[in-house]
Amino acid sequence: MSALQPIADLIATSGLRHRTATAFVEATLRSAILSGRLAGGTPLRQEDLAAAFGVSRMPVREALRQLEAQALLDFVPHKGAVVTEISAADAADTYAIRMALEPAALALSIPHLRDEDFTLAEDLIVDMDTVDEPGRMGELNRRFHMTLYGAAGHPKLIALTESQLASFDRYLRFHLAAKGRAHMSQDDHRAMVAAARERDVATAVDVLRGHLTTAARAIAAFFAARDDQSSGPHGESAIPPAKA
Amino acid sequence: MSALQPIADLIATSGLRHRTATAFVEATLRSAILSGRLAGGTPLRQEDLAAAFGVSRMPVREALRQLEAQALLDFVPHKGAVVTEISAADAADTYAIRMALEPAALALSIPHLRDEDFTLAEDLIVDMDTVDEPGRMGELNRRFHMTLYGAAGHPKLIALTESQLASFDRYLRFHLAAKGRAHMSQDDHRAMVAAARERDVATAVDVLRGHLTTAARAIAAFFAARDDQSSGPHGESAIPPAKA
DNA sequence: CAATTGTTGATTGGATCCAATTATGCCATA
DNA sequence: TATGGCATAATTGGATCCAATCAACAATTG
Repeated sequence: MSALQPIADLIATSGLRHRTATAFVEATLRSAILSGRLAGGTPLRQEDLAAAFGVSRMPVREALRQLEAQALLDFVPHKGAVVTEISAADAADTYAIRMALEPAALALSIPHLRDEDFTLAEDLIVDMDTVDEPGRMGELNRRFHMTLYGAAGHPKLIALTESQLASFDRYLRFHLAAKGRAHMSQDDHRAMVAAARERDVATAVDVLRGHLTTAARAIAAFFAARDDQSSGPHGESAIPPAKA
Repeated sequence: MSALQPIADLIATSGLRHRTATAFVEATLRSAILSGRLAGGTPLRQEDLAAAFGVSRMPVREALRQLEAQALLDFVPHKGAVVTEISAADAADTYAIRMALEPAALALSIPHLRDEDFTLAEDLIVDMDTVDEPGRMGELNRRFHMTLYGAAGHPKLIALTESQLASFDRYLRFHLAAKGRAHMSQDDHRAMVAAARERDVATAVDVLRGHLTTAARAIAAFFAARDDQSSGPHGESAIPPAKA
């Protein structure tokens, strides 16, 4: 089975078509990387991707360039575009960024949030309670957070925050695995919405910081367990499978 | 004179050549945009760029794609890749991001800074006092700040911070114009290094926050003046020229 | 048997060519 | 004269082709 079999599946299942082939390739590859279907270290060869997508190497190259600019790929000469590895240090890095950006976005946004934003956020909490699938969970979690940040009125800050949150998807399944998939800090989510409703910026930011810290600890614990086990027979066995 | 005459000049003057044509085109274009030689709204046509660089459209396209992913360009069908506009709102946005990222990076970095880092930072302050040219000033300012942040040990956070600082170059000449080019808050720079030497994180972060706020105010004032004047005969006249 | 070197194959970077879409400007007409 | 339609030209997205570079492997020799 080829390393990009997950890609072939994605292409087959996704009914989505984009205006340009480049956009389609880029969106599909990014989804595959962020969801963990393409593991870190996987080399992606242009010819194979072109064949899988049914296009020429040209749109593939442009898509790979954009993903490289997003730090999801490294171009290695004569090896291919290698999916960037994730690691405990990398997770800590991502969390440092989120810890810097998200409280700022939340504080700027809270004064401008409307009733419909709160109800949407609460609906998303309910959705997260019912849905169990990791891929969908990442999207719901992202939408929940972005709903609370979205009124900040700083589009670049929001876009940057969202892109970081999207890259967090690569770690979310580790988080869920570590927490036994038992509801990912939904109490924090509810407390954030409640504080935001009261326009209590300080409390909301405190809850958010604690929320992020909890997630960081869970992921660090998972990586510690995996790294221990990787001294054993098979290091990869600790990675939770990424189901479609 | 073509709109991309500045590019031709850049190519002629820069003795730099990169390993690949794509990297050369990308670096040159990014430099031209960030330094303000290519104004916001300028459409870049692939064919013209290819001719100017003496390459085919292919490396130009890949370079444009990467710059698009860095939010420096917008692809408009049948118009070309247009340089993203800058505005007062955009400047405020950039500052919100810097205000979130840089204090975090500084706080993480200070405990690990070494003597050589401090002396390098102090040398850069001296350089900034002597050099007057805007383009070089942006680079020196960026290196000064990154020297203080660089020991944070979070490569992604540092890379993100540096990219934001680089995009700040587009506004730096506004800042310098507003402050009468009289030393850009060099007192703040000195105070930051002094506090960092003392491992006084709180003071260093406070100084940095004030430093950023001062710069934000200067740029906001400049944009306010420009927008007033733009009701008059020529709105662009308030933009300080970007000398080579 | 190990180390080294030459050869071959794979892979990417770049150029040229083709197709599709749309902006633009001219001309006819009301 | 203003307006609407149509033809042309310009521009981008995509495909195919060529060249250069490097890695892997095998053969050869000390």
